[in-house]
Amino acid sequence: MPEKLTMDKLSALCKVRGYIFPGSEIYGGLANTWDYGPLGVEFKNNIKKAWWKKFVQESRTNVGLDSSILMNRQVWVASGHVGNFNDPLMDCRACKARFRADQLIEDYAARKGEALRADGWSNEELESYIEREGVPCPVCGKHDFTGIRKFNMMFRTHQGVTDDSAAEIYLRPETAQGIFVNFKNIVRSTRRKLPMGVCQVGKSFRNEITPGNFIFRTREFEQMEMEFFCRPGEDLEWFSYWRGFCRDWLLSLGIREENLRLRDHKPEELSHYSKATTDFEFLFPFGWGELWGIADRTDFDLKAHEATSGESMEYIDPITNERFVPYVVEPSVGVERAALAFLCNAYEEQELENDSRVVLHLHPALAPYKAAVLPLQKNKLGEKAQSVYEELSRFFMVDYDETGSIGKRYRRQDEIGTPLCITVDFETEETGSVTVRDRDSMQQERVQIGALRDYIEDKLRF
RNA sequence: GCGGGUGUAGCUCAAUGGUAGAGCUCCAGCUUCCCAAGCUGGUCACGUGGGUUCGAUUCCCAUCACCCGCUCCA
Repeated sequence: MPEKLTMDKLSALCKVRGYIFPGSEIYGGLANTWDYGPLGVEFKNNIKKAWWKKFVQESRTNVGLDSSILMNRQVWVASGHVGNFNDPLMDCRACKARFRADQLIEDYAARKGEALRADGWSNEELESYIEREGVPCPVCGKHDFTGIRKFNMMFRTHQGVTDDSAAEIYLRPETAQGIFVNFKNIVRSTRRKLPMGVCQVGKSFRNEITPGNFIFRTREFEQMEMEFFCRPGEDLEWFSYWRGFCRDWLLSLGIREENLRLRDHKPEELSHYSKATTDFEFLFPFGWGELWGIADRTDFDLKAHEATSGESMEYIDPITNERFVPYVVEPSVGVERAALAFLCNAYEEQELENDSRVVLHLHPALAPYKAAVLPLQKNKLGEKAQSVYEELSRFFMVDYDETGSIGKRYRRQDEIGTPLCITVDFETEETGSVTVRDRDSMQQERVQIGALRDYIEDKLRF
């Protein structure tokens, strides 16, 4: 029986093979930072490429963007992140449990049979309510809370060399706002009509209170986001279209259906900008976790920027001359989370007679190396094998390995997810063909060297 | 941030108040060649910083990191 995958095993494999290293390791590390090694960077790039291919390259409606991480402070005032993207936390001194003050109040009120919304309250309002009502700790029942401490999740830094607070700016907590503030530029420069999607891949930063689970939640992460602009009233239709599109993308790259589920947010879960949200959840070794969030952001963001900046965000339909602020559907997925999901999904531990081996069944489009070139015998076949390697490396990431037995080299490649092993053997000189061994089927077939490029290319389709 | 646990080669584990061994991995040579062969040799570690001590990897303190529980939502 194959043993169950744990995060420990996965992070160990990732470290040993050069997928993912703990950050700043020689200085004792830095919490929850991870560095992508020689294989990891290929893998991650392949995920981004695969996303870009479906969402931009093959799309008639969508275009790309790469906006700046540093943005004018007002962007985050408009988006609501300065006001809303923080949690009023308080601790129970007696039992050390931590709560969100607004939730504490709402739960307390609910138990008394009152429906109370406290999420817009100021700290003073929250604290005085808790004092006045003597709200007890839900865990231990005592009433002994610390004051509220606000944790704004945005990273702050200073622009310019002086530390004065006028120059304080934020690292973006999401890439989406870069798209919204460029909306008019993009419409004008591309002459696009709605509906139109703008896609972006880039880093975001959030000071999470509790990061963890390997690369699942980190403070620095990379997002692949699309903002899809459409007519008001057509948003729900597009919402369900993109939900299906995202699902197909995952399945086409090998995510197994039993590892995926879609969950619609209940009204009270919705974030401040959203009218409807569906989470794609993946069954990670630690349980179901959110992978992809698709939100109907309505015209919240464009309207907010209109109000804060004073610039009109209206779209003018060139045919009907209608003017309106578009609605927006946003599928947003974390690159690292996608990477983790693909790794977990691909991981297989095979029990053999006396030992076990690990095979990563990554889709060839995502695998760091598309093929490994292996001379069956180093001294006599090495030169020929190297020429095969050099030719293929003009088109693909390929590995070359001549150390150890051929079986051992197959296993190494299986463990890092290389889909094809190309063995240069004693027939190669005479027939011009090589043995190609498939990682998943373990089948071997002979392929002419000249046909290898097409052969590999064919495997990369998704 | 709070409570509990952990910290010796890349991995799994030893030993020791007098600066550390093994197995696997890795590298080199010989040999073999289509699914982890063999032989020989080799590289690599006491998380970090203090303190106690003639001397600390070992004892003490701090710090950092990791794992498990309270929060988040890509």
